[in-house]
Amino acid sequence: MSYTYKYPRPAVAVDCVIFGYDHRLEEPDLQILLIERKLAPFKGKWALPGGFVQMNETLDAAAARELKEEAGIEKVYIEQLYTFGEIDRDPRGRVLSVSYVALVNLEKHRPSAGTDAEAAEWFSLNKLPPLAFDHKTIVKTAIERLRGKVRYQPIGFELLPDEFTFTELQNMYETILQRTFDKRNFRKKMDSYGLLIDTGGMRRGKPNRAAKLYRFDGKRYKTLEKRGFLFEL
Amino acid sequence: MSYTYKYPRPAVAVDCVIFGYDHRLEEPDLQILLIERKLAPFKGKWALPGGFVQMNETLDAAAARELKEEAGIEKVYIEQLYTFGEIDRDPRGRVLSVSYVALVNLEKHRPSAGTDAEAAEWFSLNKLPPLAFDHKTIVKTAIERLRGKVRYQPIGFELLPDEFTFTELQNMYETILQRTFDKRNFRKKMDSYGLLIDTGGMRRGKPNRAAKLYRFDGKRYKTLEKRGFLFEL
DNA sequence: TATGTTAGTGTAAAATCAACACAAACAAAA
DNA sequence: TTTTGTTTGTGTTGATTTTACACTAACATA
Repeated sequence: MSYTYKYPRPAVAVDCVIFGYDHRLEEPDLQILLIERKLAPFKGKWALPGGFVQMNETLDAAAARELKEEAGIEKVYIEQLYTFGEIDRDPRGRVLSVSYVALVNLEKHRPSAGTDAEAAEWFSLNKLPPLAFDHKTIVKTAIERLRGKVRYQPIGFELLPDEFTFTELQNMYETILQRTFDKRNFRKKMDSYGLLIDTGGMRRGKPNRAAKLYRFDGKRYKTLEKRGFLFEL
Repeated sequence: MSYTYKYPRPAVAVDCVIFGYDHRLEEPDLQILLIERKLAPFKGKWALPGGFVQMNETLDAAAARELKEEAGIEKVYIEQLYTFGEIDRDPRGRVLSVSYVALVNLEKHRPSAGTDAEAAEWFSLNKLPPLAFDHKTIVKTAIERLRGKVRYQPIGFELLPDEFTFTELQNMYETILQRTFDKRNFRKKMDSYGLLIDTGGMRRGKPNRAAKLYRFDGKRYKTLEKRGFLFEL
């Protein structure tokens, strides 16, 4: 196979905005996993986990690999966000960034750890440090996407454990969307979709009434979706 | 500046799904501009207009350039769609495709023409020929995006001329969404947003009652949008 | 056994949506 | 000038959906 294109090429990186959520917190908030850069440029600054795309891996695979290598996270929800291509976004040269969004529950997937020599840390969305490159823009875009999408696709469940209470579910949405819902109306609407399975289990341990545990019925959602069903919050 | 990354790099192309719409047709439909390939691979097949990203242009600029060079179209609505990165999507080697969607009205922007040696042609969405590369996938993704987005963002107006009638507006939405609307309810809802300006002009010429001409109030939409207003069809 | 806290539940008023028909206006033809 | 054919433009009513709102049940701990 003769390489047809000998022009200079931009390098291509993938960068991941990993949203973490902990339903166990008193006042839960969205968090983002960042990595402290040990090398120039932006040495000492925080950046999104990411790296260059290899020739023998798809973009999705590259994102999954970076997620694992840099954040120690596997098998979570991940989707492509946007490709950033400003000419001078990387001082080392022309580098495109294909960005991804991942959603992880902080109970299931351990609170960071951070692999290799890199220091990884979770930051509250409203307490982000200054970021390297154009990563602030990427994060902003990611939040907008999350806020938009969570309302008409049931991706929010990815932020919760497999079994969760109604209150935990509602808190998650309130946290993301920055608004409150009426408890009864919220339950009524969720119930009406028939996408929650009562597991029979109860969330005990706190000195108050125990709460029923539910599970999201992903299979049922997929069949409904094909029939034109619209999830909407 | 020393180039830090010497690894082999994927090539990066931009490809444009250009949706065309002609409100003057009896039975309007969505169309897509395709270009017949004169060279291998996929010689003789139809493909999306596109080309490689240059080192000194942003992705958006590359898309705009291809739109102009290959389709003779300028100054239209365009937005990034998705980046396709399957390893073998191009038989010549590793090529990523950053895809874009453009919306053009076929009265304002002449019906193709086609520049250079390339043959450009508009195809009805439901009569597409076999496409080169993974362009069928790209087109499918583009349609889904258009159908999804048109319902909660007023981008449909980009497919119409500056001044249009209520019926033309309704037909456009019916064409895209593949459904009908009740005339009175449609007008009521549109009216309620206050985004249409009565230009005072009338669409005459046909042997029936003349129709009022309206203009979309983009400025007003932007201010409303900032206040949290949601367009929704 | 008492206390503090969260879980779980129904109803009524308001707002929105969906269905539906006819007169007014125009160009062309008679 | 009148008639004809076709599209524009407009309100109301019933059905559905959304919103607002308060109290008892259940649990762990003291």
